[in-house]
Amino acid sequence: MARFIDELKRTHDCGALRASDIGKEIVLFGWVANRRDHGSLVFVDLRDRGGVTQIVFDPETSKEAHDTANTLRPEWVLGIRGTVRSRGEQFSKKEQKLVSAANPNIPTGEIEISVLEATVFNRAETPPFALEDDVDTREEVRLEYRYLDLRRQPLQKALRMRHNVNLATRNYLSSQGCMEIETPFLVKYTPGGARNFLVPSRLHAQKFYALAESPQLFKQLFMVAGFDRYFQIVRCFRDEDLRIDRQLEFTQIDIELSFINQDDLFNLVEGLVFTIWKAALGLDLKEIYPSGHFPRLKFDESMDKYGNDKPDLRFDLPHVDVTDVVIEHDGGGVPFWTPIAEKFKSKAYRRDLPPEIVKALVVPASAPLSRTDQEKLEQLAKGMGAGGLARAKVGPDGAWVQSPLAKSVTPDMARAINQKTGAKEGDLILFQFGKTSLVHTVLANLRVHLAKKLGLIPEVGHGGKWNFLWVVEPPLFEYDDEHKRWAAAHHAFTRPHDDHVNLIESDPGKVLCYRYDLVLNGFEIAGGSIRLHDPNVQARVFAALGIKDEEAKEKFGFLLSALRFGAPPHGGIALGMDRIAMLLAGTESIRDVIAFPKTQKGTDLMSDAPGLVGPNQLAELRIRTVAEG
RNA sequence: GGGGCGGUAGUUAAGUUGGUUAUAACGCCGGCCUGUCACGCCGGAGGCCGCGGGUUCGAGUCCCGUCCGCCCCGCCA
Repeated sequence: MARFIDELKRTHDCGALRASDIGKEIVLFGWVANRRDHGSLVFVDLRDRGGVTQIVFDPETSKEAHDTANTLRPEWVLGIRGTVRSRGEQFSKKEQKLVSAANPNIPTGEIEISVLEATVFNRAETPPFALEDDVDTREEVRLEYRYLDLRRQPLQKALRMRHNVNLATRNYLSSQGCMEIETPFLVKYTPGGARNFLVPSRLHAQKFYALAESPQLFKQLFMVAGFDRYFQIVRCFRDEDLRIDRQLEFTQIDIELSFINQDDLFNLVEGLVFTIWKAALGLDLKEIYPSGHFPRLKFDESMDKYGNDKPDLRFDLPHVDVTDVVIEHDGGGVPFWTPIAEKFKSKAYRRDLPPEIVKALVVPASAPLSRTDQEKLEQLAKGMGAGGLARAKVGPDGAWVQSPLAKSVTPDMARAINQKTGAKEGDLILFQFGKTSLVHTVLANLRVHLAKKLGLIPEVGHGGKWNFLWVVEPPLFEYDDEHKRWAAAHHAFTRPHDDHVNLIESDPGKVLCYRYDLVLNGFEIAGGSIRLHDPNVQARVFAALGIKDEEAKEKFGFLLSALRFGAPPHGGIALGMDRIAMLLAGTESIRDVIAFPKTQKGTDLMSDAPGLVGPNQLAELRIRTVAEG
């Protein structure tokens, strides 16, 4: 029978002990975070998931324990029995006087453990990087030794917070009458939407499952089945390129409700978000949103002012559409804008579908940009596909200066643009013109970049500002320029506004729908819709999309069938757990809140996934692979 | 698919117009030290300069290719 673990049980974790525990005999287990050897006195910082406690080995207390202490190295696993005592005042050789030996930087800093007995459970190799809170090591190395990286406090905290979010979510949604039901990961592949991971079927040669990119269809079937209110904390899989906030597999809080409208759903989600923030940070969002509701912004206005549907409204810096001004002035003497003005005058131009626009972004004189800064901005714009970044400074009399545009622009147009954008003397106006989508992408990213650079974003995470926003009422259809037809902006099962249904055939671009995104500080953290449960309207939407009956059957067969058997009005939403955790943790990467994340190329540096498989396995699956080339 | 940045001891970085034995800090190893907490002091070891090819008397440095990591566009509704 072993002395430690069998006889001596752990009494506390390494973050638990305080001055009120002085005098107690305790047992701690943990890892050696640091050792300071003073020859006879040896100090060790013992760490476990609870925190760090200083333990002291004194040969006069226990010769045996002290001998053990002399052999200790970082990350060895240790068990100790000892007495809690005050650090008190000690004579400092450095300062040549009595000073307090307490360490105010750690919660256990007022006490230390005088070690009576110690055992080494396990030795450890020297870790490839120091396991400190503020790690200074390349992420590549940390990911290869993720199990060591995870031993660090920031990751321990982040994952514990995820646990708290999960727990609070289950409790809250359960209290709201929702039921967690699981849906299959192995599903039938359907084209469209995100690229799926394929899983070969051994039992059915040449056939494949797809990994579910979301439980969308199944949760709607739960509504048809009468489960009424559903939720699931569920992993989703998408074989798309990764980003700082996107992984191949990620976790959603998936919700679907029957007999509700958009407001009902918003109420539920707002309640959930408030609950999550309380559980994770102890923060009451009522301090920021006393009504209990988040503000709403119409999709069109969001695109117009911020160039995307996930604006960060912690700062202003809006885009201004000056297309009309340019048209009015026939290009205003600026040579490269003239063709745009010409296009707008042509008969082919349709106002609901502007192929090209001119937009401006004003950098206030109070935040001047150096020439180098401006050139960097232009490089950034070019990196996003822009031809360049036209810019002009407003001079004392309103004329444009310090710009190639200054020579050619008509004074009238310069004045008109100044007025429309509100640009004043000393302000810098940045322009993008061309394809709408490109102008929006470039200016939306520049807007965020500038806000960061100019320090316009308040600190988040420590009582800082949490800026929530519902983006609502987007169009149901989007015109597909490439294929010259209308396509579903989201998916074909979103319910249009009732008074827009009659526009489906005549003016599809004007049909708005009950789709919504929840945005936090410029990140989309949730998205969903009220579903289309009326088979007649459904048929008209398919017709407008040019989807034929057979195609609809092939793609959505079982859902369409189900909707004919008494589907209740229903709608739902999915919240991105990882992004929420990332924002709560105040980190900049989703990888910081996932235990074992993939690299940007989708590999796992620790396990070396994905890997090759042998010929026998492939043969069993009737799969032949082909070398690249 | 495209654009940008990076890869030099275990870690983080420096390395000049190509030129002696590739530096430093931390870490590691050995020694000393009873109040440290980024302990301190003395000594030591440690290199496929991502990989391959080329130019050159000579390459960490220049050229070509390639691999890996990061950020962005496309993609992800």
